[in-house]
Amino acid sequence: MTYVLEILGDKWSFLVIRDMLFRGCCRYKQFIESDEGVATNILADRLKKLTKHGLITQCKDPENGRQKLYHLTEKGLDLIPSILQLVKWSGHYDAHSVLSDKIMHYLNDRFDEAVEIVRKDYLNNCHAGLVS
Amino acid sequence: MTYVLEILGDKWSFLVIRDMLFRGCCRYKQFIESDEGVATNILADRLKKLTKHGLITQCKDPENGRQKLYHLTEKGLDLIPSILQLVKWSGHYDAHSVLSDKIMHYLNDRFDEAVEIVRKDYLNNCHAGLVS
DNA sequence: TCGATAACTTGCAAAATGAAAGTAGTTCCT
DNA sequence: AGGAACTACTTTCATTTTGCAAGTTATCGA
Repeated sequence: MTYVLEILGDKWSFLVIRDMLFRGCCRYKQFIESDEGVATNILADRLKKLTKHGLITQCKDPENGRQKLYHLTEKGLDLIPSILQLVKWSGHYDAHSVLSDKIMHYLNDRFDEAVEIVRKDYLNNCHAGLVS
Repeated sequence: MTYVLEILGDKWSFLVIRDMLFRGCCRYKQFIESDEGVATNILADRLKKLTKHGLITQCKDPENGRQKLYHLTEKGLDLIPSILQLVKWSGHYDAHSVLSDKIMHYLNDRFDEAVEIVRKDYLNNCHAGLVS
């Protein structure tokens, strides 16, 4: 457990992964525009750190050379169960949760299925494929 | 998810919960003596924060008035699945993991059972009972 | 070629952290 | 009953991290 906390031990790293999984973020600008408002230097630092630890990869956008694309690796995708459990807990205890009953139902009764859905959804939308 | 990160968005909060669940810590001194070495002021701050958010409770040790006892609430115990997923991920990807094959097998193949075991184990050993 | 865009980097003030020392309420010992 | 020891903090202060704003570099589109 110490290992995962070394990598994800601060909220910004978590939020980067969440944005990739649930909001389809794969560009620097998209992360910056995300609700929580990361500072640009912090984002750069976390992207570097996540890359160093092999949770994400960076590559040039083949269609637009001034953009970079960030994608989750297998190692990063394997965090889906952890993230979904945290989402589930939040949905249950946060008075201001915005999760629908349908989603909460899925998380409560068909967790493994939910994990598969999120994973496939991500892979479909980020057709760039996985490296490593 | 923002909600849980507000509360557990730093590693020390996570480690306090882990120490309670897996190492039976329920006294200030025990947390301090734990491997990672929290500073006393940070620990005090996190215990306060976790109490404020209702994940743990504090009470005087009835057998020793100069000690306090910290216990997980139902809300705190409900983090077990999240924590176990993180433990599982760490066990899988950390080259220096110390988790036995038996435990990894449990986490992989009988996750819900593992959650129940950790929960009951905690409740048995912290016979103080749950408040709220 | 020039302005716009994307992904950073740098500089700096403010906040958080960590180590060490200090304090307050209990209990143990004699 | 009185002093030492214990436990759970609090305080102080130097160091690190954060967050905001502004600057830099490379690329693209007209």
